Amino acid sequence: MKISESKYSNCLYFTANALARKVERIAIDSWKSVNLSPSHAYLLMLVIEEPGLQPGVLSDQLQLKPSTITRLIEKLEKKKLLIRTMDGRITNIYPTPSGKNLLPKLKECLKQFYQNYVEVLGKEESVRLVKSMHQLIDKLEG
Amino acid sequence: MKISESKYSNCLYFTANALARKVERIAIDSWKSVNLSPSHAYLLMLVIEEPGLQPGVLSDQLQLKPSTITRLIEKLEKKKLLIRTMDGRITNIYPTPSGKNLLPKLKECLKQFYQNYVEVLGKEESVRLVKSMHQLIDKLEG
DNA sequence: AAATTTTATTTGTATATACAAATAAAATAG
DNA sequence: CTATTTTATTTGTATATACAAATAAAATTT
Repeated sequence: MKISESKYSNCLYFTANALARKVERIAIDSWKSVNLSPSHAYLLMLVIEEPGLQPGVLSDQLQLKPSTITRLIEKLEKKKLLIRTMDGRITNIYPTPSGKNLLPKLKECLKQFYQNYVEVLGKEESVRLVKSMHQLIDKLEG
Repeated sequence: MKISESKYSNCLYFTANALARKVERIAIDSWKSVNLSPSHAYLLMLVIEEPGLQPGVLSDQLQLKPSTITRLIEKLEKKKLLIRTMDGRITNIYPTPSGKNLLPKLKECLKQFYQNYVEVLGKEESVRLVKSMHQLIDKLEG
């Protein structure tokens, strides 16, 4: 069934969630080859590009709650892709060598993911849509 | 931090999820007065409006997996807002009287939720945005 | 009519996420 | 310099969702 045929399709809650789930499925596929969920992959990329990042910063960057960041880090630590150093109340996150080595593959996955939807939407339409979603987010911010 | 300042803000995965979470938070607030999560509320409204609906139809209507629908129904059954009758492999869902009685309140919550964002976006902009998200979903459908 | 396939639903398990409380360090106020 | 408040992070617990397997009924094939 097409989403537009469903009864509450005119509702933003409904539509935003349906879109997120659909995009998530595509993203999960795109990162399957490195055995990471999209959020884990994004977190790892951020840490590789800026080693030492603190959970609080990651929380801002990924727009996820601190507790969620902790959980993501725990998993990546178990996979030996990054390590935590704790000094006082500050935690710093660093990629391990094997984490760092993953970077090219991660970028490849990201590229693939982009292609997935840019192919269907066209580049300009994609950019436009993402931007108008940002505007919506920022407006709802209040 | 505004989403547009974050590093992967140009990414659809990231943006679609951030939007969904933000909208979800607003929706949760809107339905707090009836003590239901948004998905539970939508499911209940559908069943009140069309008593006897089957899980499979609900799954289509709400764009959620059958197993998720079962879980939502279980919870609403515990709250005595609906009941299941099972006949062969077919299950029918009916609202209980107290479920039915909730309808006006549910509609009030829905209205409140709409107002929340229509206020900020304007009516036309809201409709336009939801529509363009649909188009995106349908295009990604392939 | 028996065997097979398809369909509808549920169950067991796993995931990502968040909230609230706990911890502990740092900053500030008295 | 002690007491209080603020800040950064983690932990315990709860939620919504999905996947894969299980179940069982119905439909189809042979």
